[in-house]
Amino acid sequence: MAGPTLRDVAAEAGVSIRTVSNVVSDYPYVADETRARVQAAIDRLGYRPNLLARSLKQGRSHVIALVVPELDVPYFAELARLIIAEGRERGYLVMIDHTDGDKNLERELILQNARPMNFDGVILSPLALSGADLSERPPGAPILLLGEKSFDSLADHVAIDNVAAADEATTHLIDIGRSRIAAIGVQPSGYDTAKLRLKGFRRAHRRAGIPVDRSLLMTAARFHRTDGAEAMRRLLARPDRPDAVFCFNDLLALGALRAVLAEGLRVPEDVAIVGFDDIEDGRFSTPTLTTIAPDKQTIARRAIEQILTRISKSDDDAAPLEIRAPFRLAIRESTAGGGSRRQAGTNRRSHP
Amino acid sequence: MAGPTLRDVAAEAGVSIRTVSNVVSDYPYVADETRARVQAAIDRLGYRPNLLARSLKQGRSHVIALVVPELDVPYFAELARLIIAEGRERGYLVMIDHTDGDKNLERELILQNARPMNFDGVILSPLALSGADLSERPPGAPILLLGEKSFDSLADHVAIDNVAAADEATTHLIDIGRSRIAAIGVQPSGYDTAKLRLKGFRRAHRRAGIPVDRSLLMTAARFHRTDGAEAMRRLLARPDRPDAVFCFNDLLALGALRAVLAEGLRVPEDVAIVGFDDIEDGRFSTPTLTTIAPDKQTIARRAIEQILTRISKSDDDAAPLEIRAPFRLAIRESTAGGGSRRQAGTNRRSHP
DNA sequence: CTGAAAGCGCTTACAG
DNA sequence: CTGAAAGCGCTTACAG
Repeated sequence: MAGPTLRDVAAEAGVSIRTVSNVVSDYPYVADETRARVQAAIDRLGYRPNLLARSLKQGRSHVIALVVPELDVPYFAELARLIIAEGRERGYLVMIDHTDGDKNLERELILQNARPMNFDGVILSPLALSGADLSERPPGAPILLLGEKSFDSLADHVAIDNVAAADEATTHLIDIGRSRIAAIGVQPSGYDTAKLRLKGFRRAHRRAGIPVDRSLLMTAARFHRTDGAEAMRRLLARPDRPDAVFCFNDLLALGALRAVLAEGLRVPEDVAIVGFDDIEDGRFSTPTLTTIAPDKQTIARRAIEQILTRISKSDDDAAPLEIRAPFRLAIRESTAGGGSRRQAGTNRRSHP
Repeated sequence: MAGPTLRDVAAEAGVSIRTVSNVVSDYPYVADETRARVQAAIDRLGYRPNLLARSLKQGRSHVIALVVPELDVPYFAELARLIIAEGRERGYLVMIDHTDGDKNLERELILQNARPMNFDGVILSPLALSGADLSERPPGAPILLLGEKSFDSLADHVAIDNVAAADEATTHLIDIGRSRIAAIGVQPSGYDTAKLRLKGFRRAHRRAGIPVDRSLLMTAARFHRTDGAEAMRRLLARPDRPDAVFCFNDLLALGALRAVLAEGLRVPEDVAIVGFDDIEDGRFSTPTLTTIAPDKQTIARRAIEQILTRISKSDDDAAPLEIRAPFRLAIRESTAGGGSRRQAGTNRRSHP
């Protein structure tokens, strides 16, 4: 069960454990002859270092935790993959946990994960974490938040400009001539991301001089396809149905798309649809989905970089960083009236 | 940075660290008065145990590693979520890594993850691991394989009966009157899962007395939507195009679906499509996707149960277990000719 | 019911 | 360039 230890290798090679440790950790000042003898002993015994012991001694686990609402929501799965890859490049492993959209569990995980040395840091995509929850958190591993939140200056933070993105998405719908635009994904409370996207939606209307019809603002219990389909069905049941809809994420949009087509209507001719997240599904739906594409690669890289900086400097005092990642509007068939059905071409417009 | 230790709490409460440890780990024989005093000290100091130290001492990390080819492939994301949940119920955390479809990386991760005490166990969804690779693996944490593999009796194994499932999917296509059935996802070598699904495909044809047209067996570089779309386009370009296609996973099927619709053809009228995996996307595509639905919940539960058994018994000698999980055919619009477009109803047939 | 002590397997000043 | 030793923070026989 338990493999050979440093002590065993030292005995085998006839040196002290210090010397074996030096060889294992590539300490430069080891005589070639000694190194060779130790290496031979390591190979003979099949020694591999016990990382737990190393971590305990170093006070660092080389593990960061990633907590997301739902791992099987494509946006989070894609992000998780990128974060794992970025972590690996820097010698870090990623432990993943999910809250299932449960606010209490989120709070619990955050408090619990703060155990010193269990994780060196925590990257959290918060669902409804409040500033109060966060300040209650005992000191421990640094935490970094992804996406929006309603409080400032309590933790490092990486996100795109949600207001600007929602504005751009809505403006695009206005630009192609739509004027009765619905929004799906409005939240009654909490969920700062939804609030900001609604804000951008309103701002675009205001700039264009188009009033927002409040009855077209649809709430969604969650951000899944089924919620989008349900909201869309309610919209389509109205006599004055909308000619476009901005969905606060791609899953809602794909559900809405399904509902429109099931009703025998056409997208984008009857109803144009824009989503948010640029998940892969939207590039292969029929029609393909116009969406806001956050630069996930940058989000993942900056998140890992920043939390590792925080970990290595252990400068808990340094002011929390607000990091903005870029995004762009990916225009596809669900809003591109003129385009041929044959090609799933994507028109892109860069954004800082 | 470093929080209070057992020693600090002991000093604060005026007891030995043994007693504090007893309180923390809910050792029953502690005097109520003592327990209260210790608990008060714990609360006052904000003590939380260092899990690394506990793990080192106990020789168990309470962490299992999950290695999948790609975390953002919906099937793996869904499975990962279930495995995390099952692990959590049993006090285990899950570290996730992915190989990006790189066989060398897969081999590396498997060898590397074998470090004693880093993980208590490894659950691997192998891409192309050979029996030789596995036996080369140094002794360490037990390993459990998900999905198919070409070798026997080297590790515990959880999977559905792929031959039977592919047979059932193909038979369904034959039952609805199709006779020129293509297969997408055939692999030139390795990838045992694809081999078994092809075997089931052939078996269904044989039973029905329908010859398999070898030119309809399409390979796929990977199992993504784009590969399915590409294969389908090649099939549609032929004068004798197929009237049905069995895709070896849902992503291939969704890509194929997109290609058929883009060509102006109808599904299922012109081409019926069956997928494999029952990912959520297929329940919301238009038309919805008929597919083989493996019981992922059972796969996750049995995998966790078995690897924890292996870990706790440390009976490396016990013969590897072959565990079969159930599946069923979920019949949806992509093969249900008569159904109304309005309802995404799912017809289910249970299977052991 | 509780204390004093050993030890999990490593790293790292401190000497030499 | 290498050795002897302390200690990371815990758990757990061994005593009492």
